[in-house]
Amino acid sequence: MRVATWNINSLNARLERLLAWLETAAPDVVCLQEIKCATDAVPTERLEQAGYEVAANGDGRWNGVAILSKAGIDQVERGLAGQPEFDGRTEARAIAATCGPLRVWSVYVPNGRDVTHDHYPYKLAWLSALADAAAPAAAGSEPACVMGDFNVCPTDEDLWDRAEWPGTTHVTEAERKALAAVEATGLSDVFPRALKYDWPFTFWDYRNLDFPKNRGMRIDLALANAACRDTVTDAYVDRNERKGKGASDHAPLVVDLDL
DNA sequence: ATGCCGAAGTTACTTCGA
Repeated sequence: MRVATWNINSLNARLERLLAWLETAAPDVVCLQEIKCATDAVPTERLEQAGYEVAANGDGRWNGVAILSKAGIDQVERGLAGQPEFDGRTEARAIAATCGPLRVWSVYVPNGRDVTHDHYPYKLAWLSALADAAAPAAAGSEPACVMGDFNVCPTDEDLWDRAEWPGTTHVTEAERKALAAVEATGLSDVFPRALKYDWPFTFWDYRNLDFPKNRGMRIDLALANAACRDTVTDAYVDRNERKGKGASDHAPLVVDLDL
């Protein structure tokens, strides 16, 4: 089966592009982030016409995650047990479902904004809650995969300028440790092929010609438990989807599994 | 060529993203 994760940066603004990509890439399961609409504003009918069942956890203007599946969607769970709040609200940043043989999470980890901002400790707490929530499935014998926009560059190689960004998020030791703690539950980073250049970035800012200049980051990840990792036959970042007018600022990460 | 930011809520400007 083919699974994918894509920060779509508005599901409704990207719908035609998404439908075209579903047709050509033909994934069985797609984890979406930043759908930027309420659950009842998800274009469910169009997605169902394309052959997918849909489970969404929407928030309105920001955030929002969803799972599309041709392999069934059962045991849907919205949010994380013990998920921290921000500004007194539990944001729509996680959804899990069982899609045929695979337990899958679609997660949108908080940005952090700035190391001095309240959003930064929120990000670290959120990753800690994710580790706790995913731990049982991660350690289990059934295939499981936590996919999404982690908003952390696992290493300096995952950032285009390969330089220190003093005081900026995404590259701090604390964030990397929090990500490592998620992986320590029994999950491994499925490292994808790049379709061009030497590193599989998944995000390029809209500004400053970052995409043409390949100033990217690798922050969208697929973390697979052992039972899932053993079935991986290929993985790549579909950077072609970052091209052209009306692209998301993220490209899809595609993982093929012998499941 | 991949091209100088884009989406959404609200209504001309603000917030957010990483």
